[in-house]
Amino acid sequence: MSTAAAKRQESNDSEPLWREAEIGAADAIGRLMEFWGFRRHMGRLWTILYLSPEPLTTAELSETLQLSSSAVSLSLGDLVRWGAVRKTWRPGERKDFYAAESSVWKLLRRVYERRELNLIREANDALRDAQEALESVRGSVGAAERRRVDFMRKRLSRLSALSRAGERLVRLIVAGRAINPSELRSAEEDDE
Amino acid sequence: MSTAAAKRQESNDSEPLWREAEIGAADAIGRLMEFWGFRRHMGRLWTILYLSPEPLTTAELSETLQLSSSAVSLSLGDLVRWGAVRKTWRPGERKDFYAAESSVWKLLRRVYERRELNLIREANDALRDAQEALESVRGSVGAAERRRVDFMRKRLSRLSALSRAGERLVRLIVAGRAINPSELRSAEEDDE
DNA sequence: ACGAACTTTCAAGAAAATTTGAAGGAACTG
DNA sequence: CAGTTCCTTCAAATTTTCTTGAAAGTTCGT
Repeated sequence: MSTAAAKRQESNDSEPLWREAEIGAADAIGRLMEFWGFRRHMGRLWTILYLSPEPLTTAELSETLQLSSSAVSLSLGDLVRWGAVRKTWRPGERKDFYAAESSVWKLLRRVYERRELNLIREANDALRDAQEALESVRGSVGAAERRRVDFMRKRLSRLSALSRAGERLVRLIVAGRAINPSELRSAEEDDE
Repeated sequence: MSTAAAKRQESNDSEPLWREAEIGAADAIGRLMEFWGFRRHMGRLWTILYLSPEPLTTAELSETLQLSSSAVSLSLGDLVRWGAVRKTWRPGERKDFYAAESSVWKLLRRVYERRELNLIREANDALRDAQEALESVRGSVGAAERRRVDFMRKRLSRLSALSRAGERLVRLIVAGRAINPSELRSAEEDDE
């Protein structure tokens, strides 16, 4: 009977008792972030830092999560670029120390602003292009085809409306305002 | 008689003028869905169907998007499972026909309900486990370690509160109710 | 029940992403 | 300024995910 915990206990006395819980939490957040389109380790690293009262070094991080120092460096770099982690400095110390940005709300906002908003805008642009292409084609097809084109135009404009409504929603979220998803719903409640 | 290339070339003459616009839109939506964690082709297929006044066959789909029939079958299967596409049937025809679910709002709701909600619940559970593990460890460590453990407990409970607030938010979205993201913000505005 | 027309599944191959060790750089110390 | 220590970058290697063609499975008409 040697559970993972017991084994670790035996083989390494210096492992704190709470390490397992820490890793568990880090992994939960890591999975969330992975699902959200980030590298898995970003969430794990951030959580370790968030749960630590003191800033940590890359060595401590790679020790805790069993990662190579390059993996740590890479993901930490991303986290710093996203503003999720700050590089801090300690008098007398040579290494860099890292601390988690502890306002999750700020983080969420920043990501929505930089990433999701951009994504939606790109989709909006592509949809608009498609619509314009249809307009310019409309004149040069026969009557049968024109019916087809008009159907597409109607559907495309619904998609566009929806997508623009989505953009407004995200903007409101970023601004911290209350939002009403029924705006999305009503964006497509014209005809059928 | 015709290689794949030659066949494509040939049929290019009969390619409708609006095909390009259609593909462009399909790709835009495909990218959105890919980012949202689905297979890229699911979005593309759905869009082609959504833009078509008539249900289409797998053959037409694979022709339009230049996909193998197995790729089409696979992604269509997913779409049907998610309720984004319906298999329809036509008297006298042997093939299956597919039509897009045209209420995007319904689709969004279904996905949030089935997928996002589940994901958050899993994270919630993992966080709770970690908290409980900490509680049970708290008694068996020295005073110095206890300070450390208590810090982690505080932070973990903040994460938990946040995550539960997220769950409520998603529930409200699914229910089509207005939501206020400031609930998220306030979930972490206790101390620091 | 058999054969034709489609669809789905599966295993192998291709493509994409993550991970890592090693080399290069930067910053500090003696 | 030579030697350390630490951080970052990069290309090769590994793992994971996607794609495909072929085979198995369904359904329907005769």
